[in-house]
Amino acid sequence: MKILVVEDDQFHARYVLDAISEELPEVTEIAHAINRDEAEDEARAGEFEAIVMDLQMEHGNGIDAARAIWAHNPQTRILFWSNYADEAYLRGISQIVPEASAYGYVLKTATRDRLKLALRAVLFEGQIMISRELYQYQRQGQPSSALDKSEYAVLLDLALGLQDKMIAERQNLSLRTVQNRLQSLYDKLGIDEEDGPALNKRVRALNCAIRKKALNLQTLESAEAEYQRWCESQ
Amino acid sequence: MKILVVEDDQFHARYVLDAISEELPEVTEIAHAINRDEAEDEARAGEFEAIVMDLQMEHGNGIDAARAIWAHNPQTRILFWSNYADEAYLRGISQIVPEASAYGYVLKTATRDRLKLALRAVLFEGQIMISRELYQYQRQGQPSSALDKSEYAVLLDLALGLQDKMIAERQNLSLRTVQNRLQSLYDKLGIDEEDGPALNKRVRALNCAIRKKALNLQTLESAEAEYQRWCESQ
DNA sequence: ATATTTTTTGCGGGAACCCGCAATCGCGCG
DNA sequence: CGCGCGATTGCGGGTTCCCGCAAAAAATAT
Repeated sequence: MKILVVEDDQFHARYVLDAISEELPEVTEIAHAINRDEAEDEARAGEFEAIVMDLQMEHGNGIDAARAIWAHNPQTRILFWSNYADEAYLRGISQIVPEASAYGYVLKTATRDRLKLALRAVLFEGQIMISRELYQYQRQGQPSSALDKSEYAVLLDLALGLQDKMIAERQNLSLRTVQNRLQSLYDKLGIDEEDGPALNKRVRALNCAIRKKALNLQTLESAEAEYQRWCESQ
Repeated sequence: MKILVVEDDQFHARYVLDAISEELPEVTEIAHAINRDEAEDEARAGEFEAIVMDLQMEHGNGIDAARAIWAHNPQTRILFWSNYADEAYLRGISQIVPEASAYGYVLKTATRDRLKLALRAVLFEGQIMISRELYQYQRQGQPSSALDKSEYAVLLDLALGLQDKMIAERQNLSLRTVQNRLQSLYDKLGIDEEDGPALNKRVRALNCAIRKKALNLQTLESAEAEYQRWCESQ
């Protein structure tokens, strides 16, 4: 079994590499990449079955790297390994994970045993495993306060700075429906129930989404890139 | 000499602690805190002359911790030690650093020698030392594309979601002047020169500021807290 | 002290935004 | 089939935002 570790922090890389060799004696080859480009090159060349991927890297983020790798080989199992329990990351990942694959999400603050467990469960056994801290975001059961897919799409467009008309075009909705979505976004982000004087709801929505970690820098960058592509295809 | 290390990542903490004991034999006592509250308690109790402070922590950010510590003892020398070269951090720090103190900013990606150099220069010699990657933001020489103090203040208020009238009130400016500031913000963030259709400038400004790292999550949180305080004092 | 440039401020209008109201559409259920 | 409930859409109006224009004020140069 061949494993690729993508991690730009030398200490964290060493830690994972050690954990792998302790927990997975089945592994015959371990490679190590320290940014997105290296990761994609390695993955293309090496045909790894399993990858441990850091989400925050100096150059390029882990989600884009994963998308590229999965596009090339959808069966690759990827364990994401991150400092932060941001809803934004989980949403980003769920959007790109292919049917054929297994993945997992572990926090860097997890114990060594939990990391090892995730390594075995995801990379070796091909299970799905998501840290409890994040799993709450995934449950679409309760409608209240959890953004559904279409609301999240509108949130992304709002965050880019698109105006209503253009969001409508991109999402194939009428203008008024977009405004309804915005309305429910404002509700779910809790924008009107704040004391103090009235605020600019659009900006406030972005602010709240970021503070609640429904969006983060990587999300914005990815959405921006996707939007640029969409623009050119128009 | 007594040093306090504030760092919630065990590997990074160990790395700094080692570097300190290698480079600064003058140190007689090293303490270690892993979040903002611990840091403030330690600092209050221990009267440290020098601190190494991580900026990204799970609980509470380093800038707020530094503000509290400096409020209690303005001569404390603080070396900030961070993963990211965000303008937002540097601006946040410059706003709170007292006259009497020395501080520094080193990236975690710096070499061990550079870290040691910074440790000695800032903590022992009391110099100011700022990583080159950030220093560009500090030069107020060229007006173009660098936000001046008053523009930055307006940017913060915009980011909170305040509307023009309220920004005017908070900054003691006329409504129209606020709009002028916004105008120059839009220019400097490069908002109109983008291709594609028109955007919502307010939201776009926040988006760009974040992507350019003029603002980040910690900035927004701090600004929010400050705004809440301001509201209550009104 | 005077002239020139820059900044601030007011006014006004067009566009975008927010949202209440009501008609319409879609869809499951008795 | 007919009914009911929620989501979608159009319309209208009040508000905020963006910005050009020009006068007043302040800063700077001559």
